[in-house]
Amino acid sequence: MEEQKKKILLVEDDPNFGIILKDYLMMNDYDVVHAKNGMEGFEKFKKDDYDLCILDVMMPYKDGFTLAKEIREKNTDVPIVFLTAKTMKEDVLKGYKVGADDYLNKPFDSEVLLMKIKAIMQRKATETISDSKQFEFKIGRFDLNSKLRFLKFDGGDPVKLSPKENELLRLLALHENDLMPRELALTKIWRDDNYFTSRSMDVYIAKLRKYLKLDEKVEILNIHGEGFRLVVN
Amino acid sequence: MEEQKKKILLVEDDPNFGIILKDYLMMNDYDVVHAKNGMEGFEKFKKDDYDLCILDVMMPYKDGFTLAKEIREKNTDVPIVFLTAKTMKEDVLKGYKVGADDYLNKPFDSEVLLMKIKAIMQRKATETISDSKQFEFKIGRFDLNSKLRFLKFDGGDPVKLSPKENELLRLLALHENDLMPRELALTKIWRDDNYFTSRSMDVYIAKLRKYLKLDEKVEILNIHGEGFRLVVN
DNA sequence: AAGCCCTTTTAACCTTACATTAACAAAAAT
DNA sequence: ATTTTTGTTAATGTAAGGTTAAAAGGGCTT
Repeated sequence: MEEQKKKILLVEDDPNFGIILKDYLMMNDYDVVHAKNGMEGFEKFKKDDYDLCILDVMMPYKDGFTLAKEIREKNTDVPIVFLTAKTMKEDVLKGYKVGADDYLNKPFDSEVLLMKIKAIMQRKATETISDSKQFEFKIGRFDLNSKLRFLKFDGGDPVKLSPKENELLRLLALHENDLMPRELALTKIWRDDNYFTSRSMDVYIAKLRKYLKLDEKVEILNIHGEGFRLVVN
Repeated sequence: MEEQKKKILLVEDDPNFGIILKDYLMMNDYDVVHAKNGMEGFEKFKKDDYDLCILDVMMPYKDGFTLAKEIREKNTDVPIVFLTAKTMKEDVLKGYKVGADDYLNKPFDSEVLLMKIKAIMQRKATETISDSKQFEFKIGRFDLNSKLRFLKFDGGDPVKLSPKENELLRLLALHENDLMPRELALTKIWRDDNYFTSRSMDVYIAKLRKYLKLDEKVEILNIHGEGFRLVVN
């Protein structure tokens, strides 16, 4: 069994601090890629798979939140930790809204950071036992590739899916023939559960149904008040 | 619609602060049980299932860490958040070691706490893909799936059941051939026992009888003044 | 900055699903 | 006999979901 080092994307514009942090993490057995601003961070993120992203909030060109949002569009699961300059409540709240897993106030203690990282990785480890490579699905005569965000019918031309369409169909596929609770999709994809996000989700269900009706054996059923069910007859 | 509130165990020895925090959380739609020390906290924990534990670190009799360890022995999954008096690095590290999900330094901002709770619950949401076997019943020639809320006759087309129909039939099935007391259904399903809910229940019994008459071996009998009995001959 | 494309949200309107209540009939208990 | 409980059907009001279209937002190009 080959032990794979965990890969961390560190986006931090202060060069001194960035290097120090990077070295410290590498000394502790992480594989660290350091980007010096939001732009570069996103480029690097697209090129590889990371187990964790550590983002500075204050950065030129593209701040940490904007970057986080972009990262979230491509990947709803990767843990994100923010580094905020001080205890700025605004920042913290904003961070959680874009789906942060945690945040740290600068200056912070490096051991604390390490523990946080460990805790987060551990959390992921328990979750990610089964769904590690769950990006490709066969749904009746369709093939869904949720990494590349397309849907093919009978091996024909792929139709591109928007991020939300993709995530929603992926969640449904993960629960094929079973209940996919409304609340699950709303918390996982929309990160909020209110009247409007709920209506938004219904709109997406309608869109997916449109795509899926090419195969009349495939349908999305509603379970009133509970959620939806993707069935393949 | 019947909404299931998330249940929080709050263990905090400062009575004023505890009450205030409890009220604040309840205002935000959580179901909160407040324990005043570690001992009491553990007692309450054993008696019920919680979605989250919020533990003060400094407490008489039994501190938060000891309590957390005990809780972890019984339940490896429930998220734990610590409240630490100040930025005590020792505490934070120790907290993560016993498997905390997060910590908050007192005094903390209540909105921040709320966001943390939300984030933690979101994380949990994915894991909770519960197993189905306890939701399936065989009733004569019928199959009841009370998770997906349908009833099949001889493996034919499933008939959809409404939430109340479903819950009622499930309760009857749990007591198959035995008395299912009126009061039980009223308190469990209707959460209230009065003339009108009682009449409402009778209406649902009539609906269920209609579904079930496809199999003349299955019937719902009334036990006057007591309740109903689902019998399979 | 203006315009365009893509995605997402919001709004509107309509349909379906559900639970409750009323009304009256039938059984059972007193 | 009459009061209470149960059986059943139908009517009503409300909430949830289906669908389409318009508005809003963001990035990118010119």
